[in-house]
Amino acid sequence: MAEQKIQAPKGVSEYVPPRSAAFEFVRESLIEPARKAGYQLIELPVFEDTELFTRGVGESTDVVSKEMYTFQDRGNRSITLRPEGTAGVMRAVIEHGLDRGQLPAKLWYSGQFFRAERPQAGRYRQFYQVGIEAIGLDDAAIDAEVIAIADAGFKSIGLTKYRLEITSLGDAQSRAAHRVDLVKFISSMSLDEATSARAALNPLRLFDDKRAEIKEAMAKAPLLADYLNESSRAHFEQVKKYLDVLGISYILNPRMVRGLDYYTGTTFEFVHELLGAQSGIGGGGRYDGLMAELGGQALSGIGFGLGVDRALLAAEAEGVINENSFASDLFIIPLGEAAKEMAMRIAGELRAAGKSVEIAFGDRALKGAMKGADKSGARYVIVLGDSEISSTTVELKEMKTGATSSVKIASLIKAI
RNA sequence: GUGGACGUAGCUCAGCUGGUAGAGCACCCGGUUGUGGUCCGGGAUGUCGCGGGUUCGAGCCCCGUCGUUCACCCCA
Repeated sequence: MAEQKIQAPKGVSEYVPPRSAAFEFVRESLIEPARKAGYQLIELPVFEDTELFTRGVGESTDVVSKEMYTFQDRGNRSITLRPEGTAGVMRAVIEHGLDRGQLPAKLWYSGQFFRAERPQAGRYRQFYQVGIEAIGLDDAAIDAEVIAIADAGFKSIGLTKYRLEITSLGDAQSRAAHRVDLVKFISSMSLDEATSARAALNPLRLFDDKRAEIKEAMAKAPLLADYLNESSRAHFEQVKKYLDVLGISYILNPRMVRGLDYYTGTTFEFVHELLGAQSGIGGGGRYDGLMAELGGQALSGIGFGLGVDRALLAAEAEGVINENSFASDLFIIPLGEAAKEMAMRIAGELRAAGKSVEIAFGDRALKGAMKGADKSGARYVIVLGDSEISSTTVELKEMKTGATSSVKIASLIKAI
């Protein structure tokens, strides 16, 4: 009697062949622009001291207050599965003194993150993000470069149907001034209990409400953009200028709301048009107070997190993923024991030379093995049997055209 | 956390007013000795998500549960 099947935990995203190849392509595409810009890998634990997030991300945020996977470990420490990447990076930067060298410290990461939300299209309890952080300098050019790197990643996947929204949340001073007026404005609205509770937590949230009547009411609400002090405003103007220079189009969204408390100044979001309710494929911004809050120097930083799962969904929605680009160069079909040994030797040599090579295992009949070669999508196929071994020559067949040519085994490397 | 829809072979799904399961694709074998994608023939495959209830009898009805999905909320 078979045991009960064990299923994956609720809401996790898993990638198995053939889709895993597309996932890998998307993830690598998102990372590559960061590498090219001199960002270096930082590999961090997926669990951290809970306090890192309550202090770093902010206790009032939904992410911290109701979406964290938190548990006691065997030493009674409170541990949390990371719900986002920036806080952990800052912790490691401080802990390893990366802020003591040349600034900015430029780092990239990639991995799983965890949020205990109700799953939905594009929203998972374990999901993948690629992110970068540039820490230690307040130069507006860095803001623009960070945005450009994210944009380059999406472009290299082949995405076109997305938009970049930007705004500035200003510095603490600007925000405080705006908040006073916004709270005053909101108090004049009549709101249901849940909504006013949300507004009490973070009044900016109401800018994001999807209900028509709230949208209408909020149309006249004071905008943070109008409260920026001179230095915040000047910084943001510079950022926009650099984006123009880079030819990156954006739209200003002074009503943008971000869910993490640490954002200040330049803030941005990439939104895809073909996705459902979860349409944000990436976002980020500057954070002035985070490092000091975590016990480090008072340095500013800026970074982003890009959703690999959602970028893949977006790529599939746009139909820009080409499955065949993940196939092997050569497929070898050995007939007989001697041929099998030779096939493995040849495969080893070609692989060492950078080619991707597969072998038909299991002593399949030729017809079945050819089918396997066809399914694999391999560009070329060769059949290895006694006559090929004695003549040291094989018929190299190009699967797509069916054309064959005689090639010395020793010259295969040049032929494929 | 709230609300709606769904859960039948590996995949996509059909299954009439309840009478003990089917299609297409995929997979395996073959269509005379060593070359795939088309065509033809044959074959394997399911505790109908799980548990309980109603019934002479349930894939079809009821309850629960797990999961998926869509929206809210939130965000990547």
